[in-house]
Amino acid sequence: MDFKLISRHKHIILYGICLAVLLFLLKWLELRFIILSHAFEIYAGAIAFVFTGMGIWLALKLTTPKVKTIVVEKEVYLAQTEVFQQNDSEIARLGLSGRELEVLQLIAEGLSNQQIAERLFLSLNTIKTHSSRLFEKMEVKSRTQAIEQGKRLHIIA
Amino acid sequence: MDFKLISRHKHIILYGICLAVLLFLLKWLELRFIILSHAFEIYAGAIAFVFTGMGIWLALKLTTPKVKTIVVEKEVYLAQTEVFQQNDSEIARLGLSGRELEVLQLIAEGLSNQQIAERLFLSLNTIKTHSSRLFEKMEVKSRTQAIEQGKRLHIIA
DNA sequence: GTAAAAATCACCCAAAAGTATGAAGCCGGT
DNA sequence: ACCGGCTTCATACTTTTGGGTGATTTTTAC
Repeated sequence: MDFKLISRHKHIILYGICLAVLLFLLKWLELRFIILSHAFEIYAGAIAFVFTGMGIWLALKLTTPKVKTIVVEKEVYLAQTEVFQQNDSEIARLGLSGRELEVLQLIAEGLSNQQIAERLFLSLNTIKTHSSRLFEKMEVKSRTQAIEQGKRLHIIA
Repeated sequence: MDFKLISRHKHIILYGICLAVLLFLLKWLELRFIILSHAFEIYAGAIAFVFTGMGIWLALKLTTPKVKTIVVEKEVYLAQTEVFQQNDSEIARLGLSGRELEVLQLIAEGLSNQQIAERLFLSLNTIKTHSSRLFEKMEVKSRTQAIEQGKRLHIIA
């Protein structure tokens, strides 16, 4: 519908509105201070200033963030018999997403859904959705089973 | 990243259109009020265009690039200093009884209270009582916290 | 540009978990 | 015999969890 179209391109529309408002503002100023036509340099400077800002805004809005990978060495104590490195392949096999993994981690730390929601600045419902998908993918029925399974498959510490 | 920019060229095109509309409006206003010379509008438009580009260039060139940081934890394996035998003293300190310990064990295995009751041939209510006392003694509020605490204190595997 | 995946949030409902309180039987120690 | 701790169970109640469904938005991929 029209609403969807509007919401989808709200950035563009917003930008267009800004341009229009700016234009009329400039025109109004021009009409008001017609006497100051000799102060053309100031006017041009203002335009330059404003549009430079607009360009900056545009650039910041349109660029996608660069991905920077930081490798952090994490000290892990473990039993001599088994080595802890299985996780990545298992995570990929189960098709766990980043958020799901994050939620699993916090579940294993003993947090309730409400606490997880607060920690991640999300709504309770969102956490429920994530945990539901998590249980589906891990083929378990409860958070405690998820913990057990997660530790067994070495996808959490 | 270039790919992403190309995929969003529509924004830039729309921006161009906005500029054109802007100029058109200026022209219209000029015809309406017959105040300014053509040279000024063209000049202003050019300034706006050029400085928008400059703003983009500035933003891309001089700002610290937006960085999406992905932290990859690389495990560094260390020899385990202590062997798993701590449990007894901690159990004594917390004053956990046999049944409570048993229930904790089964909770950590991911069993529900109902399943634990069936496993131990007890009623669901009894398991609830045990788990409640367990949580009290361990100073936790949920089974997941009990698992976390239990593993941390080495009272369960 | 479109399609898929991921992430977000909402509402409803049922099951499980957890709290509070009371009570009964057992067992070891004084 | 009495006390205290352990175990067992019950009832009633509140909170949390989990399932199902649907929607929107953002991101990613092709």
